[in-house]
Amino acid sequence: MDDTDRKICEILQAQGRASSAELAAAVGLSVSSANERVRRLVAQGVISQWQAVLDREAAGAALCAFVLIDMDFDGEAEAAAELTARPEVLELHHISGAHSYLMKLRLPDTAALQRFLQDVVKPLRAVRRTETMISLDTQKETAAVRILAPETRE
Amino acid sequence: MDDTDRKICEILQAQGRASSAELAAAVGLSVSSANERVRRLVAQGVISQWQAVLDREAAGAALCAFVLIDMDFDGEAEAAAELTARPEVLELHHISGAHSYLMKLRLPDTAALQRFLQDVVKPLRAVRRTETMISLDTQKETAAVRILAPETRE
DNA sequence: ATTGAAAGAACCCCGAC
DNA sequence: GTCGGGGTTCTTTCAAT
Repeated sequence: MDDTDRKICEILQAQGRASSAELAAAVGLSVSSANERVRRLVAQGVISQWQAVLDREAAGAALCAFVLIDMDFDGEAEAAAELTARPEVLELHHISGAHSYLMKLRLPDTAALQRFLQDVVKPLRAVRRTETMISLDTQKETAAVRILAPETRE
Repeated sequence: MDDTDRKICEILQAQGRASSAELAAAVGLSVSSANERVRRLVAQGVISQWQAVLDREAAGAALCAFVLIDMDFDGEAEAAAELTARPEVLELHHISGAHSYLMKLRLPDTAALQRFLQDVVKPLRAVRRTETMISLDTQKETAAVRILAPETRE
């Protein structure tokens, strides 16, 4: 995992369909080498997945909401499993602080959100209380992380 | 945007490098047709991006944190712009409720988090107060949304 | 829109450095 | 690790339906 690998990762985060020829040109290697780098990054698990990112509106998931959930220990695992299985749940984090979980949702609209909370979340035995925050404006939403060289991680 | 398109989108969300031949086999069309469908989905903006998803550990962004931010109106736009420009900030949402913004961060460790809050967030004029929630365990984290047919969106 | 076929581009295996 | 060549696979174009 050197600078060349990091550059390749950066490009592929932004342009997942960049060809080996494009990568090769960007990092100053031959097509074969660039190809080999990508193959290795995938094999090592550095690149864990390839995906198409959909437009939220077009997909019918225009509404983004975050829900803080307070849970009892009793039934917590089942509740978490139930939630992660749901396609509306994009993220579920066990968090530090006053609440147990933070859940990110994508739904068509507020009506669907209301139904989801009522029909899916509230019936879970462990769930004590929820606090919902609706995203009024998503100013940034990316999965691209900066890749740090190990030595620069103080 | 029919059922075939939706199925293609679903596959491409999970396997962004699926070939036209694979898609064709999955939806029961010819290679050319599958290819044409994908081309149209991209042209229409339904597929907004292709990307490689990196392993967080390998990228040196093992720590995930969410920060609730209270802001004054004065200087809010500048603060938001400053934050979205940062690579550590994966998401920034203007939210309803008691707080102004919810920010998702990915950083190497808690030391980096402390530094980011101290050096980047606190100095912003509009920022009044922050409340940080650290993800102890990310149980689910995906960008894949379910694609709903317009008629099923009640 | 969908198709098959042909042309073009990309990927991948391999032997050499 | 890197490279170039050659076979294979994939994408893209096109005329026809």
